[in-house]
Amino acid sequence: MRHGVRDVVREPLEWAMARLKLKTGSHQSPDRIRAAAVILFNSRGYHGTSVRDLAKAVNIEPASLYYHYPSKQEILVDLFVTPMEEMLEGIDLAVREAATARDRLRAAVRFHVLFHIARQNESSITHSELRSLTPRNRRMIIAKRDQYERKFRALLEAGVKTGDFKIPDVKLTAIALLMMCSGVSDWFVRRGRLAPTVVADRYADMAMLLVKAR
Amino acid sequence: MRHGVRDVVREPLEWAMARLKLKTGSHQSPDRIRAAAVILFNSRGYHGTSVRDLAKAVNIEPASLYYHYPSKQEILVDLFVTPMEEMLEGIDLAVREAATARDRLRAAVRFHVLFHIARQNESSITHSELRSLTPRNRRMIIAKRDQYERKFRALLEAGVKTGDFKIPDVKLTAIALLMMCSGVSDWFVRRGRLAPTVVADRYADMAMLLVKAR
DNA sequence: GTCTATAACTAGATAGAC
DNA sequence: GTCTATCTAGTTATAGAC
Repeated sequence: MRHGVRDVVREPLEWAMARLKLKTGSHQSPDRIRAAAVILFNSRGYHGTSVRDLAKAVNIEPASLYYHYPSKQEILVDLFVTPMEEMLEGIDLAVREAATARDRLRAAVRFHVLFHIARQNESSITHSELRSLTPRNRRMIIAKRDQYERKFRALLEAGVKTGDFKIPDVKLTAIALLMMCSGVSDWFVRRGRLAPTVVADRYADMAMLLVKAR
Repeated sequence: MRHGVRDVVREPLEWAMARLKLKTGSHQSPDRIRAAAVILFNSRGYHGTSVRDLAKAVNIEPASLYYHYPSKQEILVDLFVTPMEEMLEGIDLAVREAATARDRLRAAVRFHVLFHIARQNESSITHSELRSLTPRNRRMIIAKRDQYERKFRALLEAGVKTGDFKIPDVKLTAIALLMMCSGVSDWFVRRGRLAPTVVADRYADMAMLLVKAR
């Protein structure tokens, strides 16, 4: 029943809508808590959201939350782990359908942007609430994030090696590119001027410019 | 005595160091409170930092803070207002020394990057703690941020008009460019591999690629 | 300008009934 | 699986002495 990253690669719009339906349609308590946490942590922050706020949003008493989660921190960790693993899985899936360095980078950028639109709130939390994780949890998540960054950097290096890209400093270009793309979760507005796929394509174009793709 | 934005444009390294000296050298309570707030709000967040934490960092009792600020919120607002106005003033200063559309954009990007390095902690807060401002304060800050974005967009539009740049969607490229550049406050590490001026120059190069400068 | 003392309230979390 | 009731500690902020 649960939609995976596979669908982000193929049909992001349908997938996003299906997910929205899934979200509102789900009546399982853990899912409802998670959905409320995504919204509340994103708009008020982790420390700005009380367990009472969270419980109210799910229409249960605060004590009932502790049947599903041992602590508030574990809810936050949950919000980090799932998206991070979906991204790690998703970028590989997105890339392996493409043959050339150019097409592989385009696919990776498209995936990254579409993911940050489809999981907009989760992505924002991933950026702003790293500091609210306990040191142990933070290390675990940062390790996954670094792993993802290395995958991106490898795509750039491959293109440089084949002569497809001209990049003076791969590490710097990689981080600049990722920051540029991740930014969509900050500014993108649904039902705004641009559809998700259009944004993704334009970002892929901009990525090609950044790496001086021939 | 207080260093202004004028210096960011010219000698960012010297300026940043002078500012650091100024910071640690200042014994005025409001300045020390502000300096502590910048560090604490940045590492734990606004809601994650208590007035007690803040007082402890300044070595005074919590009650003494309220002699200098009427509330915790006013400390946060203070941290937003000064950098925002320095940026608005700074980008104009940076740009007006340059003649061509290319050079003007290069100067703007250089300034933006150097500012986000020199005022790294303040910049991070500006990005992550907008939601912790009261609605009224948030509107005020967002208005300034939009004003800054329009200045950047105008630089791109000017270049398109003169034929210096080729940009399919100025609004999108502007936001992508700003997100890319603002990201430095997230990842930049002092005494790391790259000096601030080197990073600024490379980002200016990347900006030139993004706008397809001829 | 900083202190002690404290008011008024909210935080995360638990015990145990149903 | 959700409830009521509650514990302990922490929160922002104020009053008034020095």
